[in-house]
Amino acid sequence: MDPPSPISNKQIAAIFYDVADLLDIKSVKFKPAAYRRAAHEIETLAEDIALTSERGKLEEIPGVGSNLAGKIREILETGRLAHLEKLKQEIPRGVLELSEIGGIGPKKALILTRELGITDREELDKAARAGKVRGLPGFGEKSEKNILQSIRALKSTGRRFLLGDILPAAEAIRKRLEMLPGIQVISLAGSIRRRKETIGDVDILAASKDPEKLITEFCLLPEIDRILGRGPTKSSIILTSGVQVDLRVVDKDQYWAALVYFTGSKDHNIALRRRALDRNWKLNEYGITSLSDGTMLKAQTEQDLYHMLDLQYIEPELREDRGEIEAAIKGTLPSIVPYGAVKGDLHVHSAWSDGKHSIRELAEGAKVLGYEYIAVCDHAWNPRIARGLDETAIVKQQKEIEQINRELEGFMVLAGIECNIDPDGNLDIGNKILGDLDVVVASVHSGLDMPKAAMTARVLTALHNEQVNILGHPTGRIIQQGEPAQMDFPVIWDAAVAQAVALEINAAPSRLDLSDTNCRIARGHGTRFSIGSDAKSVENLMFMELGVATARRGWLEAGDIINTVPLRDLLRLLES
DNA sequence: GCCGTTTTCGGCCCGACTGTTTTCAGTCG
Repeated sequence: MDPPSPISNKQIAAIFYDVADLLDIKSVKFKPAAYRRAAHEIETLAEDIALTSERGKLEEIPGVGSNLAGKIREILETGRLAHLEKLKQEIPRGVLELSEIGGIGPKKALILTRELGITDREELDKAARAGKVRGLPGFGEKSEKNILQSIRALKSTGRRFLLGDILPAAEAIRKRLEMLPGIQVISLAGSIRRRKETIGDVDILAASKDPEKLITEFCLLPEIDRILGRGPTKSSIILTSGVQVDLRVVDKDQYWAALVYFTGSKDHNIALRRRALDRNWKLNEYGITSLSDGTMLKAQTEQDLYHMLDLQYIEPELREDRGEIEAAIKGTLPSIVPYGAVKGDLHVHSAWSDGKHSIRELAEGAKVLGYEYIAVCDHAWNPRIARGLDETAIVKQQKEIEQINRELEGFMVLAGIECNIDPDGNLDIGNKILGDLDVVVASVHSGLDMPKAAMTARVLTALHNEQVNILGHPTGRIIQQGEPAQMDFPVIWDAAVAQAVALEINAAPSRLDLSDTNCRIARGHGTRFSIGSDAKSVENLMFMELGVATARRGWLEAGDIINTVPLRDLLRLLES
């Protein structure tokens, strides 16, 4: 019989999340939070948890005590958790699905399944239409109507937007409102301020001397499709793009506490409040109040607020309750890479392959952004759909780059290529040609559904090619469309370190690959990173900001990223 | 189920809103 396949950190976390959801339904107090906390920690653990277990260090993981350590060992050994299977039997089928409907939580979902035998959305829709829901305890006519509305909303929307698709529009709205008279301060908040890769809706927080005027102007924005709600201090609109934007206006005195509150994440806020309570303070969206004498401290900045809790300031991108509070207590937060630290773009496409602009246009665009260099990495021969370059074209393109470099001052175009990694791990251009290039990116473009062992071997072969500098979009995922390839990631990260290959953070809005969490885990292995926009046009060079945001969310410092160094240091790095 | 610069037991974030309720449970962010 085959040995059981190794269990990943993610799989164990998923089991714990399931246990937490089911315990919630049973109204078990506090345990769900304990399971979620542990799941959270396990997900972001830099080490394979099987190793942690072998070393006998499971209980050193925050949130893991003797009980959960035992459950982790059970899963590692048997691939299952008896506790979860028992819970699944106890709880009627469909409760989880029903509780995803807005307005229905675990309690109401349980009543619906118990009393009416409903197991899915369709059945609930029918029952509500037939007026069978209103008689149940805790339900009335109004909640029946709301249920129908929520089901309809879930069908029509329910999707999230890519950060890169809505950040420019959100920032434009913020800037327009900022110009209004009476505005004291205004900021994006919520997940868009934390630069999460996908965004449900846009939150904007402002302090103004004239809230009414601000709300009025907000509701007159040209890109509005409809107004959802409009009160004296809060308004919600839907843009023609389908994005919901919420604006809240608060007093100047409350602004900084409110900004922390509305920036979230929820888990981060909970951890902050726990911290406040430990110190006999109460933290809410209005400020920090002493529990002993009721005095309220006024924060002048967000930094103030963190310092009042004896914490290092925590950047919005880190506020996910992934250990940032613990690090801020100890003063060990990384100084994450600043926006603007990047000195050049190491992955752009020109009109030679599937790009829109000439190399010269890209170089000039990059100069405007303050870069010292770009690497033109057009596709090589294989992905023919992308008009890939053969060896003759590569030599010809090099000549053009040399010419442009003679004409540009204080800027250098690096001659690069994006090779395709074929199913055997070979590249589509010979090493003789690759040796003449400054930058070689190697990426998997197809056959992403290979079995894990084969995919791992494929990428390892490419990493061992001494000409490869960068592993392009390492997991191949497309956000909300394509799952990452199955690979033995710890093995890949270690090989990248040994072969001095940088892992790319591909900054295209639908990729952001590596993801934030993968960045953090890979960094734990000692890998270095390269951020590339994968631009197909001059405008696309702006994607870099999304890549930097991902690096920041992945706890990376400037020193972890090869294209934060000046040109001559980069050239040395690429040669070694 | 975890955890300790008050604690090894007794805590575990906070406020608002909604709808169903005669004083509050459930849900949400």
